Amino acid sequence: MQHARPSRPEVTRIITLSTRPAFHGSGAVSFSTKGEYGVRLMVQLGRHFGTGPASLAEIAAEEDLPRAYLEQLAMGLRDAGLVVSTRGAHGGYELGRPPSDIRMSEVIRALEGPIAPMICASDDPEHATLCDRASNCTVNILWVRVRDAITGALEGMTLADLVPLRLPPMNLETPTNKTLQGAVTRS
Amino acid sequence: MQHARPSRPEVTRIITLSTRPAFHGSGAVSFSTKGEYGVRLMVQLGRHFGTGPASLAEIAAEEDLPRAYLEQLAMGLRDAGLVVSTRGAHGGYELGRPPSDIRMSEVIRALEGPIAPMICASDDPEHATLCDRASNCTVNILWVRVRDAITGALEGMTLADLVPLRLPPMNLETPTNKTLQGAVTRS
DNA sequence: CTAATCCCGACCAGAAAGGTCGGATATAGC
DNA sequence: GCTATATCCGACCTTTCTGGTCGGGATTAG
Repeated sequence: MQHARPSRPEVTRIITLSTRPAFHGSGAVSFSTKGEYGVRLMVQLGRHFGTGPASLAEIAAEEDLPRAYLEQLAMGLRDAGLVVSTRGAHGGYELGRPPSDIRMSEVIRALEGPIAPMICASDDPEHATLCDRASNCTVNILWVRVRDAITGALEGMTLADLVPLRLPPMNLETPTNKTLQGAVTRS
Repeated sequence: MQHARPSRPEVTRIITLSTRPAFHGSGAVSFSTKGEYGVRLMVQLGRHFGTGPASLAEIAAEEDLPRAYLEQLAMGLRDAGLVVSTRGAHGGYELGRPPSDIRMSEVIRALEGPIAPMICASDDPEHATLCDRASNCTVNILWVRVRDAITGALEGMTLADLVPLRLPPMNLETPTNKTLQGAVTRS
């Protein structure tokens, strides 16, 4: 995906940004870059919270992401009411609410759409279509359980849980990580 | 895409699968048809458990799925040791272990690969690549939590939970379907 | 021998992912 | 008013993956 700029100056293309992996979660149940970049965008906005709008150019530089692509994501987030935009010079985006009021489930839904591991198990009733096999389908409960597990995990975290910058450690492993319990098994 | 199955015998299917939807979970974190079809395949094998090998042609007919495609899935399941194949006439596939011994996490992994909502949060250590941003990445814990929620849900179900055929109901509209949430959230 | 069946690599069309581009519009500061 | 900085937004593009199909080979029961 190393965007061949139209010019394409012959062979001089070395490795360049080789290593942006093609698909970011390559196995089952993966998020797309929309989800990844969008969350990182939101985290940056969280760090800037209270200091007026931050421009996408700024954030793109901080996170090393393509600015033009962030625009798409930002618009989705804006339409969902999660961020507020200010146009013109010194404009940019800022969070619509404090980070602790923004559930990660909202963020993901704004970026990627309803959480639906299978079409018969969408959390958006508008969007869920009953499968024709409903009458003899015993499999559905599996997808519903997976969906509920995912939404539970996303619902249980807010942007505030992700915003803290990892400091140059005076003390590592401070328990300031509020509510996080068990579950994580940091690998 | 909606593979005009050469012989779709019945016209009696009114609305139904007019269009096999292009992607089966269209929002965030969706499984592919590999996961869907593969699980249905396994369920059928579970129903045939103990009665010798069942051919793919048979199962393809029962589940109305393309036989040639099922072959691919079956080979993955075989390589993972979940099913055993018998070649030649009257051959087919059968489960390698009783349904209650087969965790759905194994099935999904065999079909779709490691569970990795994001590349830095794969459950296959072989496959997880630390992101370059690791040092200042606070986002990782989100993906890890989601991953653990998913694996937890899949680990908690076995094939035996899906095999039972839904009987012709004595009581209609039992609250079985929609009301089984709760369940998860165990964080 | 034959029919059924798994095995398996090659191939393919279409859709989605992951962006880029260029212009329109809005605003702050000179 | 002019300019630099921004968002807004539709059009477009390339690569990758999905969701299969096809055809032949190897195996085995009858």
